[in-house]
Amino acid sequence: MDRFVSTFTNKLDAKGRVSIPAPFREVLARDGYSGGQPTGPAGGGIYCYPALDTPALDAGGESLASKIDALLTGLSDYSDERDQLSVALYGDVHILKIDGDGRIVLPEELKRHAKLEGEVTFVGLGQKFQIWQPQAFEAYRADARGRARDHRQLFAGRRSGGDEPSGG
Amino acid sequence: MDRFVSTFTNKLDAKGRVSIPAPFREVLARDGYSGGQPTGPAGGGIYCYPALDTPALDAGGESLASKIDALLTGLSDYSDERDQLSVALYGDVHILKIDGDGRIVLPEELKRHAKLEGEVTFVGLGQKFQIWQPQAFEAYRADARGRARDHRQLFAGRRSGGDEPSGG
DNA sequence: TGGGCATCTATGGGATACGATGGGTTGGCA
DNA sequence: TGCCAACCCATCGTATCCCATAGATGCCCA
Repeated sequence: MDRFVSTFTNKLDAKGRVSIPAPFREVLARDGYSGGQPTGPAGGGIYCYPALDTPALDAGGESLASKIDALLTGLSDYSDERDQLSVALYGDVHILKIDGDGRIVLPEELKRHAKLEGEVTFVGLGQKFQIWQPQAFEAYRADARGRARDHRQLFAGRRSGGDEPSGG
Repeated sequence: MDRFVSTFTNKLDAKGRVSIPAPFREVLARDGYSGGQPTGPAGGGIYCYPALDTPALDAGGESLASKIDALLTGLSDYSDERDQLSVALYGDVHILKIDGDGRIVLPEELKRHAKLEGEVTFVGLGQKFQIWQPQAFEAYRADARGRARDHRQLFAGRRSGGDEPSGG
């Protein structure tokens, strides 16, 4: 299974376009973002929506959409809870088409949520990726590293041995 | 199972390239770093990221990637906690492609973290290996030896006797 | 048992394809 | 008819690939 990994910072041009990092495009292609052809539900394009907890955008291909579906099917039909969640999860989703040069255009609403302008940072999270305003991302990342350290300690405590991935 | 062992010091050339020690390449090949073919998640290449606690880089093949996945499984999808950990674990990872001559190019971000320039030292750690600035590694090694000695004393206390593996 | 040869690894450099960017142009829709 | 989105090009810096060299190692044969 392919994963989105690494971080890349690209420029947002005057038209609001930004290149998706080539490695991410590669993963999307395999995942079936259906780049152009109406292969998947999206009919071509990537799924992108404001992250619920952070000033960032979540994005991914078909598998991301499937995950959202799976999350909803876990809830009973006709429940108000489900409807609310559906609105929250689907209501803000934008399907961004990838042009011939591997770029997308970020809608005003999405740019506003993440306060994007000038440059944007793409960060891989494995199954999906996020889009951040560079400085905001640095702060978030610093915090995330700290938590990862704590998390690792926890694991170290209940593992037999061996070295941890992020160990040092 | 193959392991990364020994230390090697190679030169970083003007283009930022450095040869991976042949023995390590051998281990990576068996581990399935998928050198070139889009066989694994990496689509070819090794996983490399800044060590959290030391000025060094951790690197390895597919098995290292699996370990990262293992850390994330168990966390519910779409939780902010998972996203944060993903950023720390995947966001810092770089997939370094091994060229036809067995070399990799170290990105600026990674070189900065480990203060690499001129020469770099590869250290085998069993399932993964690290990349250090030579002097920094010497200092670290000296310290590690001291600790190993202490550790050995502990072991000696509860062993029948005999000679210790790491003597010297 | 010593010399010579075939390999392999580590490096340096040149040539090239690809990714990221900036702009112009066309077609559609309001 | 004015604005925006999709498309097409051209440019440029850099990552990749290929080739050549040098030193070290191990092997074969005289």
